[in-house]
Amino acid sequence: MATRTATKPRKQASQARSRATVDALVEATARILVDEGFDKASTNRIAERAGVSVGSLYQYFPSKEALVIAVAERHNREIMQAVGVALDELGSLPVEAAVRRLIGVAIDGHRVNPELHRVLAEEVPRTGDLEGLRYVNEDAGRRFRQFLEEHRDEVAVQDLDLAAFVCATSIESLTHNAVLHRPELCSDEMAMRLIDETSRLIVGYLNSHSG
Amino acid sequence: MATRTATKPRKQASQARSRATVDALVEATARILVDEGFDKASTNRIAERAGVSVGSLYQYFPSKEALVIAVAERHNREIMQAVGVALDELGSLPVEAAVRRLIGVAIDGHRVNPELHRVLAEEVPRTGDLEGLRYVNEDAGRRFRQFLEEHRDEVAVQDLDLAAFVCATSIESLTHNAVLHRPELCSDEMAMRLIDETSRLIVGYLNSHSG
Amino acid sequence: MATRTATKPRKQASQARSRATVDALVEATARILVDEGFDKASTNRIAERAGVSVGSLYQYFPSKEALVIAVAERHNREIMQAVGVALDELGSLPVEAAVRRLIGVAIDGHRVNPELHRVLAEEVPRTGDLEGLRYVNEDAGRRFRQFLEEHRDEVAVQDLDLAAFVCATSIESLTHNAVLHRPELCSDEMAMRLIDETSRLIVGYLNSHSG
Amino acid sequence: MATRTATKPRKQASQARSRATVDALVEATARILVDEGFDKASTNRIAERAGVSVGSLYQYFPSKEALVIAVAERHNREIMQAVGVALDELGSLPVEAAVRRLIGVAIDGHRVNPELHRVLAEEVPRTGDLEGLRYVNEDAGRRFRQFLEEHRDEVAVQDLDLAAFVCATSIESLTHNAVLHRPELCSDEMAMRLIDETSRLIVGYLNSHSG
DNA sequence: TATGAATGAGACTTCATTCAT
DNA sequence: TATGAATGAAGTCTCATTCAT
Repeated sequence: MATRTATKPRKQASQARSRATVDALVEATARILVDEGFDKASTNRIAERAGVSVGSLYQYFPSKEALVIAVAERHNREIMQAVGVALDELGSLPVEAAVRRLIGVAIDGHRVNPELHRVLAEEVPRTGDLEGLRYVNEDAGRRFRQFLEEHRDEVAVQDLDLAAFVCATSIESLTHNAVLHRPELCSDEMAMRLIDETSRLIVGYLNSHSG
Repeated sequence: MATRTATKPRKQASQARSRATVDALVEATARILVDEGFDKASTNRIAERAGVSVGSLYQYFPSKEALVIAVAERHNREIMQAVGVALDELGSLPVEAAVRRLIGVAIDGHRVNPELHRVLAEEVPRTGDLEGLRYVNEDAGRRFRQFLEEHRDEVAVQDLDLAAFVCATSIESLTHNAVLHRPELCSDEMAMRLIDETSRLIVGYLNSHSG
Repeated sequence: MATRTATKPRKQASQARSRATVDALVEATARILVDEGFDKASTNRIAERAGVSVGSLYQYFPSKEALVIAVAERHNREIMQAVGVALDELGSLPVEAAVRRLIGVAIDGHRVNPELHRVLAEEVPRTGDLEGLRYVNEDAGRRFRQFLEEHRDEVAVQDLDLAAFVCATSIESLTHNAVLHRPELCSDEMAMRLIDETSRLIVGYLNSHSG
Repeated sequence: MATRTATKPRKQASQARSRATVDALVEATARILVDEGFDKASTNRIAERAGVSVGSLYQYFPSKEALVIAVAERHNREIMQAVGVALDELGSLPVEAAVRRLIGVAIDGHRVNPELHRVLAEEVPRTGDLEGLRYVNEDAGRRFRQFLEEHRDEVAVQDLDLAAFVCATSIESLTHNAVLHRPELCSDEMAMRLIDETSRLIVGYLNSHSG
């Protein structure tokens, strides 16, 4: 694992005061990322914006990276909160409905905090301790993979792994790009059409004969 | 537009000597990006590796960003060189063949210098003057959009803009992720299957009735 | 004397509880000095290791220096405890025996806690309040000076002050360097030879005619 | 060798300007060590006192430690310059004269820059990269060891290694303590007596029968 | 009295950029 | 024009010490 700076929170912050400080720090980091960009997110600036001293920052986070990771994790949690139920119900739906649901989930997920999502996805360099930062979607991807398995005889594709990769990647990229770079696709009407199109794309694929 | 550092090469470098220096600098930057990552790409290091003084570096590039942009542009040119002809022939092909061709182009493009592509995509922070750094694909996207127009009656989709977005985005993300993060999909055999799947995905979509 | 942080324990620690805390702190400091070095001996770390809060630490010791001084004093006391009797008997011995005894005392003293001795001697910077930190030997030196006085007619030297300085300094440095930097001189056999040599050195000197 | 910060100068400083900067930095470090102590020798302060920017400091020295080492080496060179000839002539002298010469050398060496010597010996913690910092005397010690070998039949001692250790250590500690902590011993007259005493100590020892 | 969260000066170091030669 | 020495703002992080609870 090589010597790399630790990235896990330093204390459990059991007491109320600590908890507040930790929250303020994570919140300040998120805000700065969104308002001023990754470059400006220095530890001093973060502490300042959190209304806390740098010392306190380092009491709870061993490095700047740790803070960004905490922000990403909080963001993921928020997405899951917004979308978890819909994801849980996936299994009980017929294929087409499930696909639509999945697309809806992807869009909703991206809408939780699009600007933060963008910074996390595009500004934060995947370097050092931040190397592992990936979209949350992995979870959704896994679930869809499992869904395919359970519905194997309702779809025409053979290689479920490959199919899951194709579907998950497409859905993710389409919603991601639509939300972040095609604001015109985000009116309610266009969103509906985007869902239609994407769902046609995916369902068509799943039903196509592989040979 | 605020005051931002210039990012265009400072002079035309008409003379052979200058040209050589500029090339050496761009090459050195690319090499360092690939070999050691964006973090280690300091201007001093770049100049050193180019066998040139920092002073000279700033004679030709007004900032570090300008260098990275030059690298990205050179990378794009190289991709276009490798792939341009195939793209030019798009119009003359029937839909399915054109789609396969496009996918092939995308894969070949990513293979020109995958590691540089990765660094450019993941390590370089999209900040300040580097904000605009985007994948080349825009060009390919445009061409495909045009292709659809020309073959409008061979496809079932209605909204060509939307369709082009869906296709281009999907193809790009699938090849990008495959090449960069799924090495197992890059064996010759798997690559072939990836092409098959992607092409089924796209062709199926283009042929599907919108309602 | 300028304003310098106080370095004496803050209270008498009369109560058993306090006493225990103070002891725990001094012990923790000594342990950390030995196990991890002066650099790692931060007050927070010391308090933690003592199972006490930093706040409590500052209740009993006004500064970090005060703690280190307390450790040094405790170390000195321990040395004296181990060696005091031997020192007390000095006066009743004939010169050569007294010298050998003194050398033995020096070696034993250094052996009480050689690693702590080393850290105190080499790692602790003699700065600020720690400026005065010196070897214990001053006491031994004084006693030897007194011994010479009492045995003035058994020795050939004239200037007793000078002679005491020469003897004490030599004995101290020889044992110090042997114990700390010449582990090969510390086997039982070599230790014996070291004592022999040192004693020849000193006795020879004391018996030599000054002119 | 573990990962430790480099401690060797970063550039050769071939050009005159560089040379001047390097000298200024070493000189400033020495001055600060003497005037304000090791604690105050921060890189910023050193740079400031050298009339140079921190950046320049780090252009030539990779760390604070490297600077202190450079100072120590310069100090050693200066001592050697002051004392080298006298040391070279050691071999050609009879034992007693050689010993006196050696003591003289030790005193002169300590007088080159006593205050710097003191700081180097007492304030600088032997930690991390500074661990290896030792008195110059090793060289003198080696030479004396060799001298004993060449004059083996003029001395009564058997174990030359042990004898060299005893002599070198005693001479070093006596002069060191006299010069640094016994100013009263440094008047010309007392210095002479110190030399007499020390020389009686050493010569007596070398001539004493080991059994 | 004990706790431990909070403080903040200050240490070290890097690196894009400038400028005298 | 080329060089490379010099700059210094800014960033990360530590730790002795204080103070509200």
